[in-house]
Formats: sequence, structure tokens, C-alpha cells
Amino acid sequence: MTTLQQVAKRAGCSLATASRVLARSGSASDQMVRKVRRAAAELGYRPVSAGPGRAGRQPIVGVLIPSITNPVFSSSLSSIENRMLMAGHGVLIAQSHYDPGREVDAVEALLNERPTGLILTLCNAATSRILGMALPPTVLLNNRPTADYPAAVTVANRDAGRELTRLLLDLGHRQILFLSGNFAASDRAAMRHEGYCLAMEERGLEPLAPLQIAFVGGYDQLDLSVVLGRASPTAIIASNDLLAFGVIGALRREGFQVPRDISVAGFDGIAIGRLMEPQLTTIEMPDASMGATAASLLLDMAENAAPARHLEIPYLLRRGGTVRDISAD
Amino acid sequence: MTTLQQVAKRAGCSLATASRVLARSGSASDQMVRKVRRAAAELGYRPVSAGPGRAGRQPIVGVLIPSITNPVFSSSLSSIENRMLMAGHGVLIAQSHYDPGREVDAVEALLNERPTGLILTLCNAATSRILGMALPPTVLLNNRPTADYPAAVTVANRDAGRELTRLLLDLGHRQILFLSGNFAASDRAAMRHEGYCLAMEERGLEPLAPLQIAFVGGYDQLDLSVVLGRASPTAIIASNDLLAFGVIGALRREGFQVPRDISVAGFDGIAIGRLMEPQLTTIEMPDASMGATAASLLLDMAENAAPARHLEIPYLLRRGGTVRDISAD
DNA sequence: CTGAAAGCGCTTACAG
DNA sequence: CTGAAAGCGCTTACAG
Repeated sequence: MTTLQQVAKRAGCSLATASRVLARSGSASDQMVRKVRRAAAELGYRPVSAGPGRAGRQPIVGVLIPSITNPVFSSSLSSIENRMLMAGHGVLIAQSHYDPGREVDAVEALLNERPTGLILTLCNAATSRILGMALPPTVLLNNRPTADYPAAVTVANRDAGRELTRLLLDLGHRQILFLSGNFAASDRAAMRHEGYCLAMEERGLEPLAPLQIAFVGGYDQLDLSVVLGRASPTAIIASNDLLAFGVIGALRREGFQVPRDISVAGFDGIAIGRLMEPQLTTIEMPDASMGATAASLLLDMAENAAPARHLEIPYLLRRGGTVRDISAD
Repeated sequence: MTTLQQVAKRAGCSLATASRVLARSGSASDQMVRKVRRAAAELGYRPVSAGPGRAGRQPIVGVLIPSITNPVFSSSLSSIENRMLMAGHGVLIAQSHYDPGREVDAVEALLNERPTGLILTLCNAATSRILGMALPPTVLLNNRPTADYPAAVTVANRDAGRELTRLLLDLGHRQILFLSGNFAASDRAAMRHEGYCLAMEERGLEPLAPLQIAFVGGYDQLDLSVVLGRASPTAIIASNDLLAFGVIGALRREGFQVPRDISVAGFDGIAIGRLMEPQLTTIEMPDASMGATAASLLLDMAENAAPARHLEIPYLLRRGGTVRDISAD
């Protein structure tokens, strides 16, 4: 490990001067600046946290998401990373894998790096043990704000669930099944389901019991035979697009065609839904701009002591070919 | 910021004792351990790098990938993160966005955190300015090893390109167009293209000039009208699956059906290719196991001073419905 | 098991 | 503009 001491020696100056040059604090002659910079480059010098205040290092923020491989989250993450890069902050990531237990460990790991701030997408913000911990400035992303953590960037998931369900009702569907990841693993899914219930009740219909499916690395091998044997839905709402794809694949394996036999809709608006044929009907979340917004809010709070705010970003219902009008049938 | 001093005071012991308890070095009475831990928890204490050796903090590794939103990379990243979590290391990420210039900045940002090691997927390992820098133990992922950086985890991209092209040739295709991201942005794409050329030449055919398309956040709005006007390929090989999806969408917009009018194949084997209908023909990269392998290799090098190695992981040609046999036509 | 003290790499007034 | 020195938060022999 190269120390500042070594750099100073090579540059032929004192520790203090070398420090001033590299930290850009205080002034130094052009010649000295050159010598020190050169010595530092040659030795591959990297500062180590230090001194009173410990302001030496590049600040970093920690980001927790359920799963990097879900495009909704990787897209948010990407825009967070971009925004933070501009601000000269590093980004440290952690995944909860939709498991409240691992979530705690993951945040612990982030905290060990003493981040300037945190952006968290929790399994369930209301019950998470994390929010009892001593946290640096924190913004919730996709979780509604809590009393302790009032900074949040969200989408109106309940409204979205209601609007999507209304669309299906308007198309003549009555037997609408809500298929979801575990509610305990995603309070977003729970909110979306509430919206579904509201829409059903509005029309005097009994909501079907929701079906919760654990996320195990993917939904490739989803088996719907039992479900379809019991209920016979004309439409299925999946609590997220990845699950919707899994549902469509599973239906195909069972010999059903979408949307001819069953309509399918999802939530998230991941890019791949627009590339498939027919295009997926979904609630489009502005994931990239949500990420950027969360990052900006966090920076504002951490650097300018701005007050915590709750920002609700509008979503968009995108109707694709996976839902069919059955009112004329 | 809470200091160890404050924790010690609250626990009623000396700085030294508090340090020993929290760093698990040296011994302390059970009672003392409890008191110190409790005080640390109450104050939300987090260690800051320190002391001789600076071994205090959790070690971290830096990972550079072209783009988090490409499932191949997010999948590798996810398995790297999992492997590192088990080893008690944090993971810091950076994106190059397929831009060699941003790549340098991104690695600089990673280095500022003094990572124990680095896992890099470079635009072009042979020409990258990064490999001239003073780096900690480094593993290349998806780039072939260089003289300075002999540790690498790769797939035989040239062979894969050849094998995929042979498949199309065997199906009767002669006019096979290779469509690619910018070669300067991806030496993988260049290798795959070489394989394409080899296969064509093997059969005494002239390879068509490759078409390079810049990646600009996605391939949603790809316009192939000009291309299809000039050449009239019966098959298109895209240098990666994301591009292949873009191609299929663009073809559809131009009124072509896949595979009836044109066959399409890609590289990567991202999950979504198996969910679409027809399934994408592609070269399946074991992205998750490549990530885990790179992580394990890096840990072995950083912790056990293991020698750098080059590991080549087998790929798999997966034939889906997007290619058609035209030999009988 | 515990504490006083030396020491790490660094920064920042304080002199000159 | 530059350096000697004090000080930061921490760890680790060294005593007891």
C-alpha cells in the first residue's frame, strides 16, 4: 500500500504539502503540484480515510433493492448510479432477495461502509426491523414513507391496481384472478392487490382470493395446472411483469392461448414487455426517473440538509395485446 | 458521527477494550462484551478505517460492467454480490455504458474506495487505458486475459460465433448478416464476428460486411429499412440477445415475420428469450456461474495470494423457433 | 481480562 | 508557498 509519506518523499516535499496538493486544499506552486501529482500517479497512490473529520474519501451511498436481475430495479439502480457519478459519489449495492431476514444483513453490510446516505426498497417498510436502526439520511424507493423515514419516492400502487382491474372489468371480465409474489416480501404487491379488491367491490363483485407465489430465482417453471383446475379465470393480473411472463409461459404449457383463452396483465412496464408479441398490458412505472429522483432527493438531504419529502410519480396504464374484450362473447 | 471513544465512555471501559470487543481481537469478559456491544448499538456506532494496517473496515471489491440493465451483466453481478456477501465483502458497482472514456472514470471512482480487488468487463481489454493503471488484484470477466492481467473468466466467443453460423449454414442460409453493437465498445462482439467470418469462409462463402449499431440506452427504435433495402439476408445474427429482440421488433414493424421471412439468432441466453414465442435461438452464456467463478477466483487471489488463472466456461447453443430450415425451399 | 501509551496515515491550523 | 507539529479515530504490543 502506498502512503502519502512515500509520495512526499518521491516528490521531495513534506507530508503536509503533498496532502495539500492532492486534497486541493491550500495552495502550492505549479511546479510542486506537478511533482506531487506525478509521484502519486507513479506510485498508484490512493488516499485512505484519515485525519480529523475523515473528509478525505469519496463519499458513497448505499442502495438496497430486492433483486438486481429484475429489470425494474436494475433500471432504477442504473439511473441512481448515473446521478451519483455526476455528484462524485460511489454507489454500493445490496440485494434482499425478497427476504426480510437477508434484508437486515444486507443493510448492515452497507452501513459498515459508512455511507453518506441510503436508498432502500424494502420488502415491507411498515414492519422492517431496519427502520429501527440508526441510519444516515435515507430515502425509500417504492415504499411508502413511515413516521421515522418520511423521505420516499413512490407510485400510487393502489390506484394503479384499481385502474388496471377496472380496465379488465370494462372489457367484460368478471372472474379476475390476482396472482402475486409473497405479500410479506413486497408491500407493493399488497397495495396493488388492495386496488384490485377496491375495483371489484365497486362493481359489486367478490374479489377472488389472491394467490401468492414465492419468488425462487425466477418464474420459469411456474405450474398453474392446480390453480386453473379450481378457479377458471378469464383474466389474470400478475403483481409484476416478470411474474406475468411466467404466467403466460405456464398458460402456454397448459394449452391456453393469451389473450384468446385468458387475458393477462402485469405491473412495472419493463422494456421487454414492449418487444414481445402481443405486447404486455401493464402499468408502466417510470423506473429510471424514480431512481434519479430518489438520488437527487438523497443528495439534497445529505448535502444541503433539505427536508425529507414524499414524491409520488405518475404511472401510465399501457394497454397491449395480452388482454381481450370479452363483453361481446 | 459516533466515535469509539464515546462507546467506551458509555460502556465504562477504555478505548482499547472497546476496540478489542468490537474487532473481536483479544479477549474480554462476557459482561464487558455485552456492555460494549450494547453501547455501540445504542449509539449506532460504525467503525471508521483506522490504525496501523487499516484492517478495520469490511473489505470491498469493485465491479465494472458495461450496463446494469442488460440481463447478462445484472445476472453476473447478482451472483458476484451473493458470493461476496458470503465472504463478508461489500460490492461497489460502476457502469461504462459501453464507452471507453467513461470506463476510465468509472474505474477511477472504484479505486477511490481502495477495493481489495476488481472484477472488470471492459469494452476492449487489449486497448483499454485502465490496464496501465496501478490496480489491486483484478479478474477480467468476459474479456480475454492480457499480459498484465492474466486472470480472466471467459467463454469461447469466437467458437460460439462459428458454431451459431454453422447452424444457420446447415439450415440452408447463405445470405447471413451479422448485426452488432460497436466493436470498439465490445471485444466480445468482435470475437463473435470473427467466428462468423470463419464459418462463412469454411464453406467458401464471402462474409457480408458487419453492421455496427451504437447502443443508445436500448434498441427499441431500431430502424432496419435501409439495411433490408440493400442486402436481403435470409438470416440475421445479432451480437447479443438484447439487440436480437430489437431486430425482431424492427423486422415486425417492416412487415417481416420471424422466422418465416427472416431467421434471427443472438448471443447471451438471457432468460426472457426462453419466455418469448417463438423462443430465441441463441448462445447461452452461463452468466451466473461466470460471475460466481470470477468472484471466487478474485477472493482466492486477494486472500490466499493464489496465482492468476484463465478459466474458460463452456457455452451452450440453444436452438429456438426463431431460425428456420430453408434448405428445402 | 484490562488500560496506558505508542503508532498508523492523514489533515489542518500555525508559523515562517 | 512550505514545513514542523498537533491532532483525529483507531489498533495493538506491552504491562499488570
